[in-house]
Amino acid sequence: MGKPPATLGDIAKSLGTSIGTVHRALHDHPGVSPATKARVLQMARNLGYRPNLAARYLSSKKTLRISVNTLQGTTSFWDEVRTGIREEAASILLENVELEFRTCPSLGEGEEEALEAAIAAKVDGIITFPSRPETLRPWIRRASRSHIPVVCVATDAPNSGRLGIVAIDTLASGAIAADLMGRFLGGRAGSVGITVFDMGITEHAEKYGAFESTLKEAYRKSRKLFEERTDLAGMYVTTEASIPVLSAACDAKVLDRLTIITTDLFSDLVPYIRSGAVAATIYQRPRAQGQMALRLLHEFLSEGGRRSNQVSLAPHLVMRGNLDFFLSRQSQESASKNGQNGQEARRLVQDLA
Amino acid sequence: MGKPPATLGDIAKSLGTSIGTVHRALHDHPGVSPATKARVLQMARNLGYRPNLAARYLSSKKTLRISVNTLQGTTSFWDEVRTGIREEAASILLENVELEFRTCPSLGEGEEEALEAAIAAKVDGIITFPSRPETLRPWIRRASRSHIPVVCVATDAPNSGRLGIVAIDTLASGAIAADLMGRFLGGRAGSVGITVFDMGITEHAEKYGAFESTLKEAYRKSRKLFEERTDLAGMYVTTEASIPVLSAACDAKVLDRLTIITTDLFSDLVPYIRSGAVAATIYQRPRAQGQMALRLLHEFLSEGGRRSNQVSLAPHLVMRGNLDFFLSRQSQESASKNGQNGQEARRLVQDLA
DNA sequence: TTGAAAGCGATACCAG
DNA sequence: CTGGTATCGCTTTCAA
Repeated sequence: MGKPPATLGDIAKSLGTSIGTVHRALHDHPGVSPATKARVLQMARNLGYRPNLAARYLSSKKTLRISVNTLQGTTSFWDEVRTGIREEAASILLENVELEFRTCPSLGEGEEEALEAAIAAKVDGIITFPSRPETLRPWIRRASRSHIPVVCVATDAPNSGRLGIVAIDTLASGAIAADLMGRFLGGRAGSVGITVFDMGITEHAEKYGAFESTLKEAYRKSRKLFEERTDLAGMYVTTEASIPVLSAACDAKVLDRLTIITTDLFSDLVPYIRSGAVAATIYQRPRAQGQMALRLLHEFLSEGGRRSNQVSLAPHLVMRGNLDFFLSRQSQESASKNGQNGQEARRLVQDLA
Repeated sequence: MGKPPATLGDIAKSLGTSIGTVHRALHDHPGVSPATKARVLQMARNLGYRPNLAARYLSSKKTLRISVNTLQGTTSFWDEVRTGIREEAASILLENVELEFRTCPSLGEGEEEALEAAIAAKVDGIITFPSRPETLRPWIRRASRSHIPVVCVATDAPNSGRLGIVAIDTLASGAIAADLMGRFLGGRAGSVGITVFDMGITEHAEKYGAFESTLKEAYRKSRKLFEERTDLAGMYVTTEASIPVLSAACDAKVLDRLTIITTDLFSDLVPYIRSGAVAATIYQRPRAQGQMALRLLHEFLSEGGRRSNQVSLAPHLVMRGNLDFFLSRQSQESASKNGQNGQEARRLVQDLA
């Protein structure tokens, strides 16, 4: 049944060599002849050697330094992601994780510099939001080449050599919105369609520079839509920018005619949900995303790495009835958040800005 | 900033005593004078001593034995709970958790005996489904008195002295069902009400003995309902027993007239969801429940215990569009499940039956 | 290029 | 009752 797992000593003994040599061989340390190194590796495999993490951490109390490169953000989304990461780091028994937050003030401001800084600081791993995958791809490659694994959150950076990706499943997300919209509108005669409003936040923000103008643009576009398409019955806002859309609907006096589904959950949205103007919002579970990202990275760095590198989470559906449930969870977490790391984050933001 | 955490040695030195004494004092081991014990405890508090778990595990490779007392079940629900527990146990870096499954063939069969057996086996902790809280309460008390922490899954056992409870938030669950039902039926004239069908699974099963008769009863009751209340527009089935209700609706020829929301996700339900007969099902996330339960217990047993003892999870909403997403997750996990522990579980079932 | 040995922090046992 | 010490598996440094 459970024979005791092989140790470095076991490998050394059965090879007639010393523990030190075995150790060096397994870790690609200099000063081992290729021949012995091969023998060690082979024997390790034979014996099914797996390092004892407790012993490892005990002897060399190296801590894993992990850089968290995310956005300051206008909603609470990224705050919650960071909270999830912090929670998960704290719940690791071997208290060997150290977080470094490199938070960019807004989309596209200093993201490359932040990644570069993380690499230069020789962190052990990086969690990042690749808001502009194309721009960031070379930096992620560079990190990988320096043996620094990178995990993406919320958005993928394909072909970048990233270790893993944690995100809400976009297909499931869209599908549930579509299903709901269909059912919500089901009975009504003459109802036409679902308008997916996606302003391509990445490119757009880049073009317009500041986030504020992005919001204005969202208002303008949707206002126009509402006035032109009088047959519109439903609206699904897939970005964080639901507020301007809601304002536009209100100003165009179509708010009570429309069935609206939004994305994410933040304080400005609350009254709309409570009043029923927003039928439902699809919550992207930022905290869970943060937790999973850290887990993924930490397991990899600890040679635990059995988990799949692509974590797809199911979104949550928030409506009037369960709104308070979700709000209370958010406030629970924000209690601890502001104390320790709020300052640190702010400092880093300044450094980067 | 980060001063090195205090060790047993630090306490011993600053007290002019030995490491062994400090250790005994902190662990309530016999053979320490009340005086020194008090001094040690005080000093430990002063220095903010926290045990180094890596060192602890390394020196005494005691493993935490955890008994998982759940049901065999007719749907996959409990299989998934157990899978979640297993996954979580495997992902613990200090590989110090050993699971013992005590699985009862069905509701009420041998549950007390299973708990008794776990206590007798002197396990370090218990995860259990208290299907009949009143009956199990004294046993949970007994466990607590033997210093065996008990975590309940899916259902609470109030006033039992249990360490914690992991479950889907029932309020949020019901609220979302109500909201959805309201929206789904919203446009239709003459739509009347939402029928919550709860057959009180616990008491019922007890009364009727076998699960099969429970299902028959569910069919009979709902069939009657459908034939009497011709104004019925919606139906929310809060138990696992949705299949007989659906059959009844079909036989009564009201299936396409009704908007049906069910609970949980299992293979027999799939065709109904796919065809749209079931508008949505509220998924209780058994895997997540299992994971959280094990986490809670393990953190407690490792003195990590910072987490709240009451974990309320948000349910997932499954509709036609995201059905495949959830199905693929289920099959992912069942791959590993059947290999190692299926046999073990079955064996234990026989022992208990 | 390799071997030997000193820790890391807690546990457990044996002597006093 | 208390002090001392070997031990766990690994990392790291110092010799050879």
